[in-house]
This record gives sequence, C-alpha cells and structure tokens, in this order.
Amino acid sequence: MNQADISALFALPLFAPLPVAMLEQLCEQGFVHSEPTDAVLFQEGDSARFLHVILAGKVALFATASSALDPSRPPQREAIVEIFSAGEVVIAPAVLLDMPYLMSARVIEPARIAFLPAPGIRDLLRDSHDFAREAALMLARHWRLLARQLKDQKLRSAPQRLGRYLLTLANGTSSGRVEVDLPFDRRTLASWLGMSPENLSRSIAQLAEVGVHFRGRVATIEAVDRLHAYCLEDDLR
Amino acid sequence: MNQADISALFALPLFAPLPVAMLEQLCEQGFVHSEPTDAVLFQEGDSARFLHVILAGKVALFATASSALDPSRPPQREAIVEIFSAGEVVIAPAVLLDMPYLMSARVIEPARIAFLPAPGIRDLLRDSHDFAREAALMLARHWRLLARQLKDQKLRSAPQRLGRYLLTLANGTSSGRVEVDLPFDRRTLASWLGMSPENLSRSIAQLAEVGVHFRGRVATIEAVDRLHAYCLEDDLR
DNA sequence: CGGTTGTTTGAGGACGTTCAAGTACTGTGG
DNA sequence: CCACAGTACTTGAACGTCCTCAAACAACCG
Repeated sequence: MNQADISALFALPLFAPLPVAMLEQLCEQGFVHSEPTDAVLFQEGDSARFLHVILAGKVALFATASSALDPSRPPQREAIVEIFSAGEVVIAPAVLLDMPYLMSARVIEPARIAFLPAPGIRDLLRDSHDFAREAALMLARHWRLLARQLKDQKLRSAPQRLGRYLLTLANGTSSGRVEVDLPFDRRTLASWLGMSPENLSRSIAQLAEVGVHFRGRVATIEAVDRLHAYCLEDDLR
Repeated sequence: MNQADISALFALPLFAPLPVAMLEQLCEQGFVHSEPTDAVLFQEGDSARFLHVILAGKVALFATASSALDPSRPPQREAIVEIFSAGEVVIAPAVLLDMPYLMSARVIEPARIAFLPAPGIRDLLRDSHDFAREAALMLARHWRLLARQLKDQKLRSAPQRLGRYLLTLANGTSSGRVEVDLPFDRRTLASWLGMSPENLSRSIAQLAEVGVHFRGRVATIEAVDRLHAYCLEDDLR
C-alpha cells in the first residue's frame, strides 16, 4: 500500500478522525489493488471478508433474479441496486454485521480499491468511538439513498425516474438551463433506474416533451423547474 | 414517563449498554404517548424533532406521489416503504443527520410511542461509543431490509413478492407445511409489497398453484420448498 | 470495408392498474 | 336473532406501461 493510497484512505470522513496507530495497523492488514471493468469483487451469498474502499473508479452493486447459487437457469435477469464511486465504501452493512452479502459487486469503470480485512473493521467499530459514529452517519446517508430509490420505484413511472435522476445530476441548479453529463453507459443506467435499455431509450424520447434533449452522454435540460414539476419532485435531499 | 415504559425502553439493544445517568437524562427530556390508528407522527419534509421508539403497536413509513407540500393534486397515490413494530425505532437516519424526513409516518395499529428529543439523541451519538456502535449496527440491518426490498421490487413479479413475504413470516421453517398469520390488512400489505389491493387478490389466487391457500388472515403453505423455488428465493437473511 | 457493439424503433404480449360491480365480513340497532 | 349499513375483499373488463424479441441503424475499430 503506497503513500498516496494511504493518505487518500485517511482523508475519508470514516477514517479521518482515527489515531495514527490504528490507521497504520489497518494498512498493514490490508492491501490495494487495481481492478479492470467487469471484475467481480464478491458475489451474493459470499461472507464479507473485506471492506472495499473505492479510491478511484466505479463499482455497481447488483442482484440477479435466479439464485446465484444455482447456475442452471439461463435467463438471469439482473438489476443494479446501487453504484458507488471514489471515496465510498462498498456494503459496510455486511462487513459490520458479519453476514453474507445480499448482492454482488462488479467494477463498471476501472477502479483502484483498498481491501481492508473485515475483522479489523469490526474491531474498529468496537474500539473506536469516532469510527462507530462516522459509520453510523455514513449508514444513515446510505439508508436515505435506498429509501429514495424505493420510493421512486414504487410510485413513479420510468420517464419520471429518469427525470429525477437528471435532477440529482444537476444538483444545486434550481432554475433555467443546465447541461449534465451521464456518468454511465445506457445499459448500466437503465438497469440502475429499474428499466430495460429499450425503455430507457423511449423515456429519453419522452422527456423531449418537457424540454430535455440528449446528445450522446450529455443531456440538456431547458427548464429545470419544468422537469421538476413533471417528475413530482419533492425537493428533499 | 412511567417505570414500565422506561424499563422497556432500556431493554432495547440501542439503549441497553448506556450508563444509567445518560438514560435518566434522556427520559427527562422525552415523553411517552399513546397514538390511535391513522395518527400521523410526522410528514415528509418535516425536520426530525424526535426519535420515535415504538413500545407497542405498528407504524408505517409511506411516501406520496405528488409533493406533500402541494396539497392541490387530488389522486395522491401513496406507497408504504417500511413498517416498524414494537422495539423498533422510526427513521433514525433523519434524526442522526439532522435532515428533513424523506417520508411520512402513520400509525397502523394503536401504538405506544416514546418521543426522545432529537438533539439529545445526537448528543448521545457524539458522547457514547456504545450508542454509536449500536446505532451503526441497527442502521446496517435496516439498510439490508431496504436493499432486499429494492431487489424484490426491481426483479420479481407481484406474486413472487407476496410469496417471499410469506416465507419471511414462516422464517425458520425450511420444509413441509406451515401456517402463517398476516399481520396487516390487505390494503396495507398491498401497498407495502408495491402493488394495488386488486393485484394482491390476484396474486393470492395465483399462489394456489404452488400450494398456498388463504383463509382470512391465515395463509397455509403446503410445501415451503415449493414456494421457495417459485419465488427464486436465495436463502439470504 | 466488414465486424462488433451499443442504441433506437416497431410489433406483440405480459403484467399491473383502474374503474366498476359484485360478494363476503363485521358490527350495530331494532 | 335478524336486518341493515358499512367496510373489506374479490372479480371482471378495459386500458396503460413496460418487457421481449426482432430488426434497423449508428458508431467505433480492426
């Protein structure tokens, strides 16, 4: 684990408040590895051996329809449940609770990842008040992300979900015209938003009616508040 | 706050490890109140003034389609996102982060609820390692509940979601015949499972084909493993 | 230029919702 | 105990959304 990795790791809120001795011990136990696109960090059902900290790149959490344990069924529909980027931690819950993962994780953009052994992390939870507090706050934020998604999934249509996603990308801008960059390819985005790639295409076409236009990976929102209204957006972060 | 309430409160994992002094202070600041069915504890967008601890009864977290802030639109579709029972805590994330609620909460079964002031809870997170650790573990479990739901929502059909819910009720029994009690009325259950009440009816009818029969609020599963297979259940808790 | 991959478009169908009507259940007052 | 009202639940038909499959198209790369 080189010096740059170490300092990046310890700049994260989760680790920043820890005493140097603890951090050094953590580093000794762990390692950093670069992972190409499509590398699988772990699979649904695996026990959590490491806490994965993303130093660069992106990782998608996904679930498959038929049991991952039973490799027979061919169709294997899959759904992306969450996407994590640099500075984030992949599924702390399984690590903290020492329970098997509910989902699998796959690299979707070449990533540099720190592997910190799970027992060490659980020791940290037990021994460090600062770590426990930061972990609680992080998990609270992650809970809200999932809650928001579940809400969208249960009561908004596909184009509305797309619109809401664009609004989170345009985060901050509250009116007028904005350009936003889609951070993923459309297949990935579709899966995350809970729709087929075909239906994402149609949703994109649909949003033209409320003044949203796509050119490659760039979306132009002509009037943020118009899209807002269309999505029944509620302003809550 | 009477003695019975106090001891019930302090038997919860979240509070059990705390020193008596802290607990007493918490009780002084808070109060306990009985709430009838349909009482609203808070609404989407409210700032989190209390941590609500359920001593008895049930509370549903729900979201509405059109902004709760704008009372004009009539249809107001709503979806239940989570249901909490005795011994659980209603939306710790908003309290810990000091952010507005993303959802509203309504009593669905007459409840006795402890209201603990949010600032006191945040102090606890700052001052008590035990509380911070227990909070992190609780939030980790709650994250998994939502993740599981999101997974179901994105890749399973309505009858499969119902089947999976029955299996969680039959929790533990791994084969043979089981009877389970539905803890809610069908309207509530339908909303929680992300379907219309009509579609819940049809899903119930559907499950007869895999040997599940309903009589009022009792469901009889003839063969757990058969239902298991039908739902593409993955065995993960 | 052909092959590969990613996106779009169209047709058909499955799933789920809505609206409307019918049936069963529950409690109340006669 | 029964009649009744009110509620919950079920059933049916029509519609809408989204998915699947297939084909057309575009972009990229050898």
